[in-house]
Amino acid sequence: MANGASLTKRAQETRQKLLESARSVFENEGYDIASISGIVEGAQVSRGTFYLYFESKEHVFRTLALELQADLLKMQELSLGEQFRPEEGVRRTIGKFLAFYREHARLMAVLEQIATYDDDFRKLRLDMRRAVARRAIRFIQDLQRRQLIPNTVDARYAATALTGMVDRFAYVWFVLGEEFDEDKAVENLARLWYQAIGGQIEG
Amino acid sequence: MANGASLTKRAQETRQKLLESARSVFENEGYDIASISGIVEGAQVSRGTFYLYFESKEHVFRTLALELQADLLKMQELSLGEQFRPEEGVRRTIGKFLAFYREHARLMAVLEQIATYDDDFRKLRLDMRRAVARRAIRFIQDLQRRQLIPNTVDARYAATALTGMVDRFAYVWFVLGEEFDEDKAVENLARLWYQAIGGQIEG
Amino acid sequence: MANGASLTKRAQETRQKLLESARSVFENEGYDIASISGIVEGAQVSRGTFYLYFESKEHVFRTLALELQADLLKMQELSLGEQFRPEEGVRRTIGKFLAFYREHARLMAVLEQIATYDDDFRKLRLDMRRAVARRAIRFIQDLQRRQLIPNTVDARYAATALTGMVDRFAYVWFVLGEEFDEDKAVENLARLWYQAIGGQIEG
Amino acid sequence: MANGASLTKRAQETRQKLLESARSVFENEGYDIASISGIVEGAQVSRGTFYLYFESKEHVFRTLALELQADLLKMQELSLGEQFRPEEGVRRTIGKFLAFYREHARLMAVLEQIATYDDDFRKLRLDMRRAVARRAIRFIQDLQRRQLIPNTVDARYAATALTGMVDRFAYVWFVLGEEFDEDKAVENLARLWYQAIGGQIEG
DNA sequence: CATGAATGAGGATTCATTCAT
DNA sequence: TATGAATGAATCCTCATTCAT
Repeated sequence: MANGASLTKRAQETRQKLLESARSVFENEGYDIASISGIVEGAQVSRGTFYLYFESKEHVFRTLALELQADLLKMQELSLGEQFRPEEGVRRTIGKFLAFYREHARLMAVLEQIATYDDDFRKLRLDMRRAVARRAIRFIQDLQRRQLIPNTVDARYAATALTGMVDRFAYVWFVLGEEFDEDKAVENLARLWYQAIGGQIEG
Repeated sequence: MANGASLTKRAQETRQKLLESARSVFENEGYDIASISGIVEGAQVSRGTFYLYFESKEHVFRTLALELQADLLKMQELSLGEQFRPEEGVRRTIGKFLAFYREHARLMAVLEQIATYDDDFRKLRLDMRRAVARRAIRFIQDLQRRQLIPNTVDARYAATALTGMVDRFAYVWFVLGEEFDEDKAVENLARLWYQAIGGQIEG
Repeated sequence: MANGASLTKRAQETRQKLLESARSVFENEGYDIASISGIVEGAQVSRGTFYLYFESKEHVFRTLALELQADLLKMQELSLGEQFRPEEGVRRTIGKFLAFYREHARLMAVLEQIATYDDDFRKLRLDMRRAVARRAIRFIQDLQRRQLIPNTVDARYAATALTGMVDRFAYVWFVLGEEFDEDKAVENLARLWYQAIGGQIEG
Repeated sequence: MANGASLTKRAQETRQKLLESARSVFENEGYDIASISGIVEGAQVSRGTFYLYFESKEHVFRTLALELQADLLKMQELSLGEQFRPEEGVRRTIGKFLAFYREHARLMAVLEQIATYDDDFRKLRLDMRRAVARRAIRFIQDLQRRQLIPNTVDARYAATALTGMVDRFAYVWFVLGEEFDEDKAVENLARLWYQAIGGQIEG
């Protein structure tokens, strides 16, 4: 049940093939319907090999979910220390999020599905949500402190609502399949976001 | 496989018990894990009785989902013809939605889960989303036409984003279990909603 | 569980409808696949009514099988006492048998099917076969005694083989669906039958 | 769902055990009553193992039926090219058929049973019947052409009737359980067969 | 490292039969 | 005399997991 490190190169490759196949299977079939059969078929290895690297279906999914979480956090780090006008900061952040969601929306949907009845995954999902919300809360509080926006909205409620707005939009777009234009989406979401908390945008 | 009508009273009651039990099971376990066993246990009837009323797990879920859709549409009708200041209209609509979601959020989550891989249910989910979005689009366009708000946001994008904002908030609240205060939630969401599209609220 | 007699007229009719429906269902689906559902549907009565007249699926089939046996015996009686040249007697008997089989071949096939694993029905089937064979045996022995044919074949073996020949031909014709001409069939079977036991037919 | 080839030796053995058990179960219980449970019990393997080799009860039966057909055809080949007096040829062929039927009569009966309501198997049964009949037709036509027998019977009718006579005799003997002596059976059937089509046998 | 045969628990579904009305 | 709701045993089938090679 070796994790990423301490494996020969060949083993690493097999593990990787399994992860990729698993991801594709989970994304297309959902967690419960996904079968080990489908995963090993996609990876072109035998049933037994799967259990050499992962102890169960849950384990392989957890691995993917933790990678996802790590990616999300890494993505958030990237904007650290950059200085823009607030509305520009919102725009850039939303652009980054949409890019992230475009790639990961289906897997997030699967995570959500499991979070419905599995407490461990519900906690993981909440952690991810909070990591995103925390930043938004700080951002809003900062603007309010600097009086760039009035403090008529509660930062926590607003952050929850507005980060939700973006990830919901991404879901409708990337998973449910409604069609939207990329630039227009960023433009509109950024304006909505910033105006919602009381920010003024000329034009 | 009798539907609602043309059943004796006793049969009606049994069917109802099954529907209620099914709903509770789906909400707690999700669609795939839910079993007929669990449903009939909850309804205190025998395995075979289930098949007297529903031909499969999918069928009983579809019945619930269609009821849900009907409820949603009925709820939307209720506000017809009432006249308020726009921000008051937004507040009331959001209040109604949160009430609806409080009751139905878990079942909606299950529907979402199935919509991931089942096309029929994906269409149903999209239909419901569009019914809600359509109203929001008309509302926004109306305000823009009356110049109560600038027309700086695209009505369709804004409607998708903002209805998503509300249902996502409800999801985080009622399904993931974050804690919020009812009045504050309505107040904040309404303000965010209306300000987002460029509306002005004093105070 | 009333049998034919001692029933009111209405009850008689219901019983008859059930028997006819049962026969049709058994003939089309075979014994094991046939369901009480199918039978009561065909008879346009409720499930419960079936058990008013028959105690089980086996019972209703046994009723049909006994009717069949009675018909067979009755049919055999008909030729009693008539006097023909032997080859003419064979021809007439075969004609009668084919007529009988045309009507009953499918039900006989079902009986055969059950006879494979149910001892009671195997005995019934054997009884019917023997009733037919017994007559053939006597017929052959009589011809041999009267020296109209040589006694080079064993009457019991020949009777078994030749009655089997006719009922098999009927099966291939009426159940498997091979096409044959009625007159030609009687003509050929009669000639084969009579020549097989050593009889001479001019022409 | 591997077929015969491309399996390890162990797998081959398991598959064989399953086929043998299936055959025994089908012969004793008939197709519809036979259960996968019974088959795996007989083969001493677990339920799941069955589905490693066959996808359903129908599939395993079809496999047996096709083997049966192959055996029948192979058996027919064997007499190719041998030269006997016609009545001797008939005797030998009947001997071979009875040997074949002795081994396979019960399975043929099961096939017949399914052929009643399943079209695929009806076709298979017809194919087998025709393969046998075709040979008999050619045999009879050949004798008629060579004027060893008169052409007073139609070859197709006679072939159908006489091959049916033999397989029906075998059925009564081996399945219904009437008792006959082997030599006497061959002797009588051969004589009946040959005399039926107008052949002369001295003695 | 990798294989794939074997397992068996668990779930869906059918259907003959009972029984209260 | 007829109904049809309810039952539950029996069956098929799937699939995560184990283990000998």
